[in-house]
Amino acid sequence: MAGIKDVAARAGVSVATVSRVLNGHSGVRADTRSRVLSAVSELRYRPNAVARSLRTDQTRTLGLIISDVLNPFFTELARAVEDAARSRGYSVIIGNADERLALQDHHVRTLLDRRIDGLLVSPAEGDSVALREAALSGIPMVFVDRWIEGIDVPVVRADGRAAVRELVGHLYGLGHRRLAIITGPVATTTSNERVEAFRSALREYGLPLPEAYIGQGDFQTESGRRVTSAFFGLDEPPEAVFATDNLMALGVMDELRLRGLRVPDDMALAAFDDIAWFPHIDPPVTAIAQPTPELGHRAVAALTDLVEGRSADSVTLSAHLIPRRSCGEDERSRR
Amino acid sequence: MAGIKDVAARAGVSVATVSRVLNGHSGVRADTRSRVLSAVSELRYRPNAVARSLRTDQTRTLGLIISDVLNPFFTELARAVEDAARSRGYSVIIGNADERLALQDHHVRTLLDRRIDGLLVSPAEGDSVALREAALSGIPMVFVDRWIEGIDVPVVRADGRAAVRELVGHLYGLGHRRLAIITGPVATTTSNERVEAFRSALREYGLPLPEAYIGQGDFQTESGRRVTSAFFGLDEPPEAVFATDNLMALGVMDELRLRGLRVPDDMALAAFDDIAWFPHIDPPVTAIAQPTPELGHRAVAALTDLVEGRSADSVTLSAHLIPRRSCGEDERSRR
DNA sequence: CTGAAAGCGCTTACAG
DNA sequence: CTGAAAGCGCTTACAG
Repeated sequence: MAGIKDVAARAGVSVATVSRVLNGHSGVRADTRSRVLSAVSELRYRPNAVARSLRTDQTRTLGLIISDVLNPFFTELARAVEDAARSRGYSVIIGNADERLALQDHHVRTLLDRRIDGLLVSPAEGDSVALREAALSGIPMVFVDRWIEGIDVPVVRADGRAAVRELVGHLYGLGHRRLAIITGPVATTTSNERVEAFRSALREYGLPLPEAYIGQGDFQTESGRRVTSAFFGLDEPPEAVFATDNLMALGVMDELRLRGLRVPDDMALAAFDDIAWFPHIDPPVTAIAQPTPELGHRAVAALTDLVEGRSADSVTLSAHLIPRRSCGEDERSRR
Repeated sequence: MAGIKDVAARAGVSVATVSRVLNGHSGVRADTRSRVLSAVSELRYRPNAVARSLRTDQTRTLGLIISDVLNPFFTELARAVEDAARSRGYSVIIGNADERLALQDHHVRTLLDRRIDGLLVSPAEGDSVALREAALSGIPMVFVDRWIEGIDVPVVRADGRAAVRELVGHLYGLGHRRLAIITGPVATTTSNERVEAFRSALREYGLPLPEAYIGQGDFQTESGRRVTSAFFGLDEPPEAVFATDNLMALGVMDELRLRGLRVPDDMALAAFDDIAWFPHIDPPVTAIAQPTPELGHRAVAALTDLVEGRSADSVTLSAHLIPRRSCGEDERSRR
């Protein structure tokens, strides 16, 4: 592979000059500039980004740690992040934490070793030593969707509380009184926010939220299945279940199907996060939608602000309820 | 951030010695070794991967170009690739081509600039200059799922022909005679394979495949919608449609819903690629499933073989039909 | 406007 | 068993 020396030799200039034209520095005579450019294209020269990074101490690369690639919400987020980053001249390296703290920390270390310019993270549950150290090291960092209490970096997220409250009202209006929830990992901010909003909305409606109706999940499919199974072991199973993410909603449906039961007759279902398949599910799933692409764009904007020496603030967008039929919305028409 | 010099100073040795213990070279006295290790952990030293890569000319990183991150098939593939790579000590950088040749080529160039050790790609449609040049440059490379005629590197894929043939038989057995297909981009190998298998199976059954029943799609949702709409503009719309990927099947369902029509009564539907939501769709979608995780694992095995100087062969796995209800399988029971 | 030289943080023959 | 030194491929003050 041709190096900068080959180009310099071919163009009859020094490597310094080649570097200057490649980096668009002004003050290179037009003809030497064009000689360099010809040499570059004749040799199909491409600068070695590794060498450049070592020298300039910047990689033009952002790291993105997502909780789970198999979750369409994060995949949509990743796509938006990559688009926004690319349009600003950055690449992004994605690390999939698979909701595991150890794997997440492995990725943040690997990313830092590679000297990424900034880190975007939707943290997994638990006390992340790697993330705390990263923050301490001063690398530009912003949280998306989830965050960690006590690490003081901007967070870009959607506040789902109003939508959850609206959902509870919706459920209540449909006649459901025994409402249950399936949470994410205990220490994730999004899960806590959704649980708290759910709890306080139930209180407003004078509805109880017994411990047994708080199913401990982990944002992954299997846990939705397990919790649903436990619900049916109760003397009084809930009438409606709110899964705090779409994968656990899948788990609920898997378990119901296994038991030959149906949504919403045997159990109403609503999910946090709207995905493309929901309108086609049997029955179409009532969901709370986040402005996912905007979340990604704003997160990249904040992070690149930091990377480029500007300041950045947190941003909070909002989510909204999309009623469909999985909560018994069409009871009247079906009867 | 501490550098190797700081560690050397603290341990009272040369940087060469630090490097040796870090790289596990034998022949370092036990006590100097442990002094180095203490210095490393006291300073929380982490080697600069950029500098190391420049020196060793290897990055322990694999590039993966996928056609579309929004497609659960590729997301599942990416996950398997990352797992397999990590267990072999490699990181992976994913580039999402979004089915666009230009974006794909942008990513392969960026990846090569970063001096990845090997490239895994599921190519987009069209003549990729970047990919041809990459192959010429001799970088270890393997195709997954799709490949490009004339670029001689191993390809790891599933042969879907038998399953497509089986699908046609299935459709025929269900009484469907007017069968249509929605293709991917014209020059993609997977699309061609699926179309050819479909065409030849129809011939076996003595069924025609009029031009109008070959809908030109691009593997993305919107094209499934558009083609379906065109089908309904025909004097005799097809009775059954085979979408050659899951996203276009989504498009078909979107369009049908828009028109107030139903699967399978108004149009039977089958899709290539099985995804987790299909069993819950109304009605559950008949699909052809690929051994996606294995595809990912085998692709990484082949690529790392190449990277590490061994030889690698192509591997062809197989796909299979999963009949559900979207082709009218339960007609008898419903009537 | 251009070149010679130093240096980014490592690894690795080469000596001893 | 360990160190001094060269060098990976760039960029960038510093001179001229």
